[in-house]
Amino acid sequence: MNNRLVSAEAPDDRLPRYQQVRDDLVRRIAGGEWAPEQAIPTEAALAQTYAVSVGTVRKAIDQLVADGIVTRSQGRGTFVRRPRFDTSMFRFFRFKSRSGEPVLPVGRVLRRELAAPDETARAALRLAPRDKAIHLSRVRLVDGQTVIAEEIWLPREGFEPLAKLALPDFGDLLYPLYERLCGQVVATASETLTVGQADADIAALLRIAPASPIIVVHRTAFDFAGKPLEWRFSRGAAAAFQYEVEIR
Amino acid sequence: MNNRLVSAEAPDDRLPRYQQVRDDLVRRIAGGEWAPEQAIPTEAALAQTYAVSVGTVRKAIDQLVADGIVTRSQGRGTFVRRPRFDTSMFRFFRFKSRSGEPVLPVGRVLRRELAAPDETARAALRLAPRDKAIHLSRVRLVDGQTVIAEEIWLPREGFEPLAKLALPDFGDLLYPLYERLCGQVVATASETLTVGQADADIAALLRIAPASPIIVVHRTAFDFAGKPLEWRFSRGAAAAFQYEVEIR
DNA sequence: AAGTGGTCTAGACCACTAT
DNA sequence: TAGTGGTCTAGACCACTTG
Repeated sequence: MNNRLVSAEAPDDRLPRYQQVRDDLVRRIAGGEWAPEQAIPTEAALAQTYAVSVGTVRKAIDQLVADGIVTRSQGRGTFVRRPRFDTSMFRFFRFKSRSGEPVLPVGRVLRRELAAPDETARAALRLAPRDKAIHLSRVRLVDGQTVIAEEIWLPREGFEPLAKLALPDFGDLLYPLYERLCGQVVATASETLTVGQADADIAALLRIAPASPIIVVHRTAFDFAGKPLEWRFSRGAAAAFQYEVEIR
Repeated sequence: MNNRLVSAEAPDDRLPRYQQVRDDLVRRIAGGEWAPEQAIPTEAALAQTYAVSVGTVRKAIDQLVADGIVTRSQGRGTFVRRPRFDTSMFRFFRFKSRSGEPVLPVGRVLRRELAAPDETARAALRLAPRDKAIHLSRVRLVDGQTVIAEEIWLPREGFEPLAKLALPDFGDLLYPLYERLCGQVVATASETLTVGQADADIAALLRIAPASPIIVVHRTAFDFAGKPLEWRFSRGAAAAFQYEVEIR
């Protein structure tokens, strides 16, 4: 999974040149050589650096664009993309405020602990068998009403600053926080949707009838190099769920 | 929706050449000039036909590949892709036979009528206000047990042969039937997922408890030119539902 | 061996952005 | 005006498939 985002440590001579260039650019972006929103070198400069033609560099960058890693802007340059999927629950849920407009739910961390993750989370984060991890219990609110309940697991390594941060300071969006405080950039994520039934706790939290259907979203978030940074599962009322797909 | 698949009737001179070539190829494929699984002309031949360089043709074909309209095969040629999404419910549901392997459900048409579609179906098929349409009630079975119930609407125009076909002759897969009997090729589709509750009828059909959660999939299927060919909605037990997405 | 798509080059000119 | 990405060309050679 996410193989195309994993850069080869040893650039493979058997691969086409544009693939090697692409892989090296991914490696450099993952290594923080250019921060999100920053411009990478011009196509001409890269062509010289890698000793290939501009056309080959263009093909490499075409792939980075397709992968969502960079964006091009004619006349300005090519920029490392800052992914923003703290709003991505909107893919699945349609939340409206009382006044009717779509709205970004407020985030609130209720609890934080250092604990041993269950096997699913441990495997997703590729942790050693008895490693502990940071666990956050978080809710998302619209008009003060809980619409999503989330359980979030983070490896200790790389996320130490979060272990001390005051809970109210977590704010509404976590991924910008990861980047600002921990230097960890979420580049891609993989999600699995299933339908479950609300137990008593979740039903009370979401103010729905016990046993009514809920959507459960499991997400693993990765950095540019394909390393798992976060595992979470989110639960919301199925009544608010709607999802559209294009098939071809 | 599906704008990128709709070919301009008048090729726009302001567009890049590779876009014009792409649009014309879509138009010709939609017009049936090359059937699914057939090869389109070679890149060199197309370059001559359109009086552009091979590189420009390649860029046009790159887009058709990205759109899922053709596939390339090195050394063999470029072929019109035959979309196969009668299996696409597997995107959403995981059905296993009694023996445990994943299995393609059997299809059975229970009922057929010529009737006025409801407003949703009418709008999806872009029919005139009082047009009638072909309505099929269909179930999908695994080991003799109904796992999905489907209501399908088709425009009369283009699907006349289906109005007379004996119900058992519909077979398991409808889209190959549309192509064989009616010359209609489904190229893309757009689906919307929601969660509902089983009413008494559906609960009995699916053998689940009344009011238990069901997944409702609304689908509009389009031909290569972006014309809607079919509108359907499918209902299955939410317990069998699972869906994975990659985000970037 | 002939023909196909896949890679790569070295340039030209255009469209857009910044200054 | 200078510099960026966007389009386009005309070729070369490679890798793969088919007869």
